[in-house]
Amino acid sequence: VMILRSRFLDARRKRRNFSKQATEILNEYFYSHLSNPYPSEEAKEELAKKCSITVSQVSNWFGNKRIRYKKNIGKFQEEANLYAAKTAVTAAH
Amino acid sequence: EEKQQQQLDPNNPAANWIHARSTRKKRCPYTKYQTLELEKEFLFNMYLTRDRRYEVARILNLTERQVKIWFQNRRMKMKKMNRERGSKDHL
DNA sequence: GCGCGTCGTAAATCATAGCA
DNA sequence: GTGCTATGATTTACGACGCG
Repeated sequence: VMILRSRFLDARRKRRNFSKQATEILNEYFYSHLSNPYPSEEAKEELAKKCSITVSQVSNWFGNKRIRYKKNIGKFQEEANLYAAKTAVTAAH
Repeated sequence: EEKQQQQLDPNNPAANWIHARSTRKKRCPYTKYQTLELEKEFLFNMYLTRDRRYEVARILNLTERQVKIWFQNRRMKMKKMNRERGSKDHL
């Protein structure tokens, strides 16, 4: 019980980076909706579920991603190509 | 306004989700004192009367508009906190 | 219409995780 | 450890739209 309690308190106080899989899912959505990277409330809920994070965290992630992408498109070019290729492969099925 | 002509991708994907009003005031973080006083006032009442708003703005050297918006944002913050408190009772 | 309400967001900034 | 940057969260400031 004490362990669970302390773990819970630590989790609230200390941020952790999202898992690789979660980041993967979020990036896939972002780059496959690059012309309009604004997920609806329903889409956010689905992403949140798939990533095991909250809807607020999904909103934060997209807010950060949009502004940081916009601020330096060049820096994200490689990443963009990577996910573009990935979704192209997925679409071929 | 000039910065965003960094050659958009051939397919022009990320074209038009760029708002950025040129007239928007740059965000300026409030002092500890200002925030503390605003929080105290919020504790007293979540909604401001016009007179209170005028007084708070005068005392903290903020515009009435800034105070109004601070309260709006603060209410949204509280709502968000409650929302996340509600769904997290599994201990 | 006005004026203040919420909602979603941009942009700057904060805090610190994580890594060379 | 130290420094530094990437990343998640929070803080100002609005636009869009609703209501009385």
